[in-house]
Amino acid sequence: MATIKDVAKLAGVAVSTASYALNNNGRISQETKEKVLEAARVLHYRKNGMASDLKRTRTNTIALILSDLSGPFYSELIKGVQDIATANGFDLIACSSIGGTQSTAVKFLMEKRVDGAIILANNISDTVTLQASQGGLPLVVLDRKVQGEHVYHVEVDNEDGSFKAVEYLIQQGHRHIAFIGGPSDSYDNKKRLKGYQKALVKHQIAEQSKWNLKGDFTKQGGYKATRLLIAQGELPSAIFYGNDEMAIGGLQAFKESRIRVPEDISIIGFDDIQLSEYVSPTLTTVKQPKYEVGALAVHLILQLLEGKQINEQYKLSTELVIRDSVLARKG
Amino acid sequence: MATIKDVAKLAGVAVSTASYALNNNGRISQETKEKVLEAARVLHYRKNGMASDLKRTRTNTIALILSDLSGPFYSELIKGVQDIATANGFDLIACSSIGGTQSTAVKFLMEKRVDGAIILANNISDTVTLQASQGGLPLVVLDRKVQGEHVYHVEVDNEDGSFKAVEYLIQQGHRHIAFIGGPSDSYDNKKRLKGYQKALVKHQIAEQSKWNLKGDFTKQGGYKATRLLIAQGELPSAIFYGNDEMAIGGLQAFKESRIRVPEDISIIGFDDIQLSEYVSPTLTTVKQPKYEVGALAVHLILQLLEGKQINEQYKLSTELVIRDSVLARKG
DNA sequence: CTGTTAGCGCATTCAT
DNA sequence: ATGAATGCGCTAACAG
Repeated sequence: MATIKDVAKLAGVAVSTASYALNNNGRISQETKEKVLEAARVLHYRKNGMASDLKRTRTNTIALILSDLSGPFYSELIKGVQDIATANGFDLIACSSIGGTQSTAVKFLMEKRVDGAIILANNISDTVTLQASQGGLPLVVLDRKVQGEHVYHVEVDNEDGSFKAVEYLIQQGHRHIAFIGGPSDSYDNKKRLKGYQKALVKHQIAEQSKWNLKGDFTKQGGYKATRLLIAQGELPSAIFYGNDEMAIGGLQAFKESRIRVPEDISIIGFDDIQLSEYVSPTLTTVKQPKYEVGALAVHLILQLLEGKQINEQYKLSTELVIRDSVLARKG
Repeated sequence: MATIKDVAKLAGVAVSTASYALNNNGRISQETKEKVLEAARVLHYRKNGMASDLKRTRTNTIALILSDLSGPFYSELIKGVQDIATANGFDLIACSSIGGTQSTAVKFLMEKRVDGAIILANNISDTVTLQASQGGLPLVVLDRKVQGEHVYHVEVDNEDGSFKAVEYLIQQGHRHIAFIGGPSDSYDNKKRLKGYQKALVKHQIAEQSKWNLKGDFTKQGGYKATRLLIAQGELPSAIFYGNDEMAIGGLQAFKESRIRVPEDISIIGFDDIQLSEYVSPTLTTVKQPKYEVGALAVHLILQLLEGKQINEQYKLSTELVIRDSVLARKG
């Protein structure tokens, strides 16, 4: 492979001259520049990006770390990240964290291959996160709270969101409301559970443990938990699912058991993923400002890169999206 | 930021010794090794990945280039790519091609930042693709045919797939079949159109230009084209959409016009995206072996990296998935 | 305007 | 077992 040296040699100039010509920098005569460019063309010269990054000690790249590249991650969020990053002349790469310590994600977090990173991956341990940030990498975590200095967070007000959802159910006349949550160690899930409980307490409804089931934030998990609920015999009049995926799994379970939604039971989700307006009935849910979360996350990283001081935590609010899966309960 | 030099200094050894100790290489005494590791810990040392890549002239990373990171791209395909890449000790990063020549994608294609790349992005020009491959980068293109040496292709048998779809419609008694296609410069679209035409010819059905509309492979585009078709007054008895997204947009248009699918009109899509089994009615479509495409693409790159000779083109077959959006036409 | 030179951080060869 | 020296490919001061 041709290097800048080869180009310089063929053009009959010094390496630095070639570099200047190639980068449109410095005060290079039109003539020499063309000679260099021509030589580069002939040799199929391509610059080695890593060498130049190394020299400049800057990559101009931000990594978005996701638990699974192929997962149904929030496309709106990515859009937010991407828009702001490119608008500021930064590149964005996405990488996955599957594979634990061997994962691509860890490689990028630990080896100074990027100028900053946004983490939305529960399987990246707090330890790794902390180490990376101690290494001086500007870091914004989106899906939980990591204790430690120089770790920044953008989160959605999960507690308030689920509070609003459950209170809405109550206002529609529901008193028997189940909660099908995600993994109990999930930060988001804890907050959502708390909001659920708060709403019950406020309206003096006793929480019933038989109506507190656990899923894993997947369709499959929602399906299973819902089957379990049905098998228990006594159905609540409404269910608040920890996220939309699980609610959609639940929809499936009800369909199989010929229980009609929302006529027989009302359900509500969380997230407002794209699918929720396509399922039948369309899903009432709590919408997260995903684009804004992504946009803010990059913005913070850019601030950090400029050496500015920022808060350690930012919280964005949610919005109830009313569709067809909740029915007012008469009487 | 601490470099290996600092570590060596603190540990009181030479840089090379530190390097060996850190990489578990060479014959380093247990004692020195521990000294080095300890120093690294104290200094929060992180190796600079780019420097080491530069030295080794190898990145062990493959790029997956997508037209839009936030788009509803094929998660199965990514899974295939990811599985095979990680299984072979390669890292995978995804980057977007929006932004034309300034895009992150082009940066990765042109600057030797990765060992190989898989392109699934119509907005990466053939010129760029060719330049990159001339630069010596192993490249597999998935969504079209690029003329030139050393460019490899994995494609799905679009023509056969759409032929099967349309023939199925004909077997169900449909004679008036419209085609709502994608952008006319899309390679996939051309092939799908050809399959449609072949099926008509085989069954001696005349192609009607009024029933050949153009969308852009988006929901929006399918919606608009369908509205146009409806506005024309005379409906066909079935529609073959160039992809599922457009078919789903069409579903929306029919719903608004109170035209029932499949009672009044049958529709069929292409791709078998996740959404298609959730829309109502569920969508009959042509399934692409997406996982296999992704897996094969990486596999080819690995072969290339090992200096093996491979074919320039691979074609995988499709499968008709029958759901509820097509009704047999009586009489 | 152009050439010389000195690293960026690391892996590695060759001495010791 | 360890150290000194070299260079991966490039950029950027500095000199001319």
